[in-house]
Amino acid sequence: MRHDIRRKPATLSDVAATVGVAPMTVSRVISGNGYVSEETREKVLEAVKKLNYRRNGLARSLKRQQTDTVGLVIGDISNPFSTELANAVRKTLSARGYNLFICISEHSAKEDITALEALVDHNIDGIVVATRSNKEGDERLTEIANSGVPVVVVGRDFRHEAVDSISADNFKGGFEATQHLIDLGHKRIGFIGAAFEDRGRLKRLQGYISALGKHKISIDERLITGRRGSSTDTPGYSTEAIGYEGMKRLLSLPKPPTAVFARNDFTAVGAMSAAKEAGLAIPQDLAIVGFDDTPLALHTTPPLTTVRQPMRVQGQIAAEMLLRRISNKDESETEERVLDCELIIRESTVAQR
Amino acid sequence: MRHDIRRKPATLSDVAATVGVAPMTVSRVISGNGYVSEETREKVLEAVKKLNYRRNGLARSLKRQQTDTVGLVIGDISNPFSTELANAVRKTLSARGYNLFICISEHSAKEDITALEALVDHNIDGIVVATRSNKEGDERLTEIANSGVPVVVVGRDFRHEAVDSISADNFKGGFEATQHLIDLGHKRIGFIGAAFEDRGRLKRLQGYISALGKHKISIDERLITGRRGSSTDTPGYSTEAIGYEGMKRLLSLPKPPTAVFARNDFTAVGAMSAAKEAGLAIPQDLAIVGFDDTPLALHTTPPLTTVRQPMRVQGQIAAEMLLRRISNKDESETEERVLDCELIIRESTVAQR
DNA sequence: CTGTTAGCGCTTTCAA
DNA sequence: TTGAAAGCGCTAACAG
Repeated sequence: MRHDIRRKPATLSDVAATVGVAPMTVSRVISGNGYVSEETREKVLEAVKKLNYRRNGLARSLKRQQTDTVGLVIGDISNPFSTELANAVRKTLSARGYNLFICISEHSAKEDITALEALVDHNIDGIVVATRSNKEGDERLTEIANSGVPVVVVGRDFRHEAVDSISADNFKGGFEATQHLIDLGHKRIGFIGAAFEDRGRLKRLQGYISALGKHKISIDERLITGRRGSSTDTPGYSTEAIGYEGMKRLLSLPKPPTAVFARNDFTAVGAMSAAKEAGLAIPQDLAIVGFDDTPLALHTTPPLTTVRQPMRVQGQIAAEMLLRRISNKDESETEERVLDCELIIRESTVAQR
Repeated sequence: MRHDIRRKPATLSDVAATVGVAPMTVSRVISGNGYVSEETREKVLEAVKKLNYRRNGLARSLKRQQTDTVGLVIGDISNPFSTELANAVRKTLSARGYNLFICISEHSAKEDITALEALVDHNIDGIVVATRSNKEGDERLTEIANSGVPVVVVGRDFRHEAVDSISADNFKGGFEATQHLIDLGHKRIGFIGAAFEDRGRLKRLQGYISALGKHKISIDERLITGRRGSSTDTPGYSTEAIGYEGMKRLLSLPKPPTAVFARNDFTAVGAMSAAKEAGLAIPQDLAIVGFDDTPLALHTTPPLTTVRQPMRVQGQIAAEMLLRRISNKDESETEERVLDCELIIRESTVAQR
């Protein structure tokens, strides 16, 4: 088949010329719109096969002013949240005849913008944005939304009159995780995965702080610990390594915590590893709660108490919101949905001795 | 800015008309090709800003016959292999001015094909394919390669005279993992993550079988265990759940293994969990080796002995191969590269008692 | 049922 | 340094 290579692909007109009909007739056969006699249809299809014709999507999209394609911008695809989200978005879109192109923007505003531009340049019909907020990226996103491109954001702050949003109630999730530890009798509860300064943008941390406050437990900033140093070249979410180091730091305090709420399950795993290394038994000496309920959480030793967020549902809703915006661009009211999380109690937490 | 919404975007001609020059002049300013006097350039840029002009990438691509975009088709983005791969591919491409669109095809030939079609329809300049092989998908891929689209495959079998390939030496990796267990004195060594019938396509399993063979240890098919039932709706790679169930099955044998080689780290984690549940100590009662060296492997209890494959390097090489094909489409010889894996010995393996 | 016309928005090519 | 013409490959709209 090598002879196929490099020959310029056949066009609609080539097919039309071969059959002896107008390009429009071929177009009708290919796209299935409009009437064509069975006889010509067959001749056309024959020529299509013979010439190895494939319709040029670019030209088609240019003419139709739509691409039947949606873009998804995510931060770390290694984050299980992103994975499930992407799959759910894809499935929902696919059922409606849309394709999904995913762009990853690891952790910089610059990459966010590059991804958005790439998508817009390809005239995709809409964008789902699931990266973390950042000033420049959000500015560009605002421009894009202003220009009439349908946009939906997932799991992040962003306000725009034409942009819908869907997220899990991370605040409440964080609150309940902490509440659970308090209920078990813990008073010194650490938070691993972010610094106290991050409380402005990190709902899970806010929930933690709020729960402590409600029970009149004073906030000890030394108990809140996250990544050290620059964030360059590390994933945007909190990792095993961060959990490990954070736990070590907490254990070196004069009065270490008896329980820890980790920002996510990875971080929790790292924290467990550090605790065991220090000779602590989980949950007897140290209780740990994670967040996300990744598949892993069931198989840690001991199985991890964690907060499950409905990732699949978020993806599905995001896709549905976007499709709605795509079909009636003007009319819809801005919609903002927040889904409940669920505390999954396993064996990594137990009453304070 | 609401007034921006829905107004049809400005075109090159709109800008030209505003300034009072030819569209071509505006084009020159925008793309930076050709000479334009400083004076007109400024006037043009002013109008561009005023009209909020953005060049239409579709039209541009249609005319230029190139999109500066590459597609990546991967199976499960939750697989850490895919993640690192995608990031490496993206970085390498981005440095050369290319965008990356990722399509996921969870685990069916149909989705593979859909993804490939979507990419081809958008006239991307090349494709990196990292899904598992399957008959229909490969047929479509062959057609695509035949039609002159540059293609590179990663970590999978696929032969085509114009398609380069890059992968890790999974056979050797599997061999060395098993060899390591044999060296430690183990004779009954299980394999979790695939069935004996999969040996045709699964290099890691082949390595296992070959290592046993070399040491005259007979193959006991009951010691090789993988997913049960249909593969629908489960990830394409082997999971914690599969490891867990596989281990349980092995432990219920009349004569259970003293060591286990798991197809990947997730599977290993599940296996560890089942073993502990059965009251076995790792590594004293049961030695375990994983594969991939995910971040997790460092934080299991005990830390996991595993085989590291150079994921980042594979991505980088794949991108470079593709870029080369894109620039000199005809001339290049087919290239097939295989990279070595590295056995990382941690604490989940120890000499047979 | 089929064809013609007229672009989609841009850039290549040639001319001024 | 700028412009005019032509057309990338397709389809909406209308005509027959």
